[in-house]
Amino acid sequence: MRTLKYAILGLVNRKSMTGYDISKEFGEELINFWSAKHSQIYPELKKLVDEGLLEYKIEITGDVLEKKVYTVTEKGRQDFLEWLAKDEKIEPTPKDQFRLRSYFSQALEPAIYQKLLESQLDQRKKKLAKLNRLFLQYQQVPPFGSDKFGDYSVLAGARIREEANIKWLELCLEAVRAEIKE
Amino acid sequence: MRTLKYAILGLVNRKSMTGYDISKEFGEELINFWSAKHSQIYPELKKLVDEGLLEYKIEITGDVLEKKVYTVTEKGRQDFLEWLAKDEKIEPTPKDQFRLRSYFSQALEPAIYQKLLESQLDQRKKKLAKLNRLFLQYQQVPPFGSDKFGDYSVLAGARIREEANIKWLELCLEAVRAEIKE
DNA sequence: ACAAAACATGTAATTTCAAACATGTTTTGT
DNA sequence: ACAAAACATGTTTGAAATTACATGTTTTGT
Repeated sequence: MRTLKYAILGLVNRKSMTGYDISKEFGEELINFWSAKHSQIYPELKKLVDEGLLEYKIEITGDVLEKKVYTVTEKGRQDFLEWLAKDEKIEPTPKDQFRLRSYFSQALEPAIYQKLLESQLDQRKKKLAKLNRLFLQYQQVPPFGSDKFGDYSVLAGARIREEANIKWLELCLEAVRAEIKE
Repeated sequence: MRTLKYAILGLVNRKSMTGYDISKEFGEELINFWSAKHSQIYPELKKLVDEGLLEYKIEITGDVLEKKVYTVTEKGRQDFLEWLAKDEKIEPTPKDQFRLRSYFSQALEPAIYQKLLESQLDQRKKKLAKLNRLFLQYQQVPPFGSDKFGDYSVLAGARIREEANIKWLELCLEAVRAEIKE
């Protein structure tokens, strides 16, 4: 489906950027729903240029360091917009290694499974706290159409998702603790 | 990390099965947190036999149809149990194509984005209804240690996750509807 | 008797992705 | 003056995963 293609096109459509910039973006808000290493990004950029969806011009930083600053072509913008408006079927449930462990947990000592759950819960709570800190910057919902709406929306989604993870872990913990007490 | 290896080992540890059976399992409860196509399963089974973690005996169905019924070896069981008890870091957030679209949604007509959201919401609600129907069979939480606890736990988790997806979509919809009304 | 669905097992080609390899420049802090 | 961190761009290797290719048997429903 070449989703990375559209992620890149979407980013460059908002603002001209280098491969390095794109790589950094994948480490920030985008981490909540997409990511790619630079070893995947650079070849994809080359491909997009070959396909006429992106162009670049070289800028010099300092004395000699070359930066390739990418811009979308009209063709690229059209391709992106077409993808963006597509009404797709919901994706299959994402894989989750800890849930796989949970599925097999009856093969484990309850006390061990409890430890695993507590460790997960601790990490999830820290992650949620981080998301909550980021969320503070929004006093209210930014209007749709402002460049902040997307950021807000996916951040709100990440919080809700993390809250659900925590809710589930707490439900499991309760069941295991009830078992141990008996 | 070879998670498929442990998914297969875990399944076969519970009960001897064929590659075809494993394939079917990935289409049922397991779909909520893991899956694999038969083209990935058969080579993995071969590898696990080579590594001495699984054994099989051939059974004949009808006149000539050969079935390979797999069983875990003691070594395989140990390997699985070791993996199962491992306390791991939470995984990076799963990729989500619709959230990527949402992130770029300001490039879209509000009415179009609204349609996309409504479509997602509709599909998510249907999925939740299905999970709820499955959930009915549990009058109460099965005791940990019973073979039903794992099933219950991941099903409960899938419901909670789906509820969160819906909550997020409704939040987005509300914001977009507010925009359109103005 | 026949067809369709389900059972059953594999391989080949391609895509996606992460980790490691590879090389250098520029800025910032001390 | 020096070192570390950040900037900047690539390639190579291999694992994980999907799609398509490939072939056949058995059961079920009509």
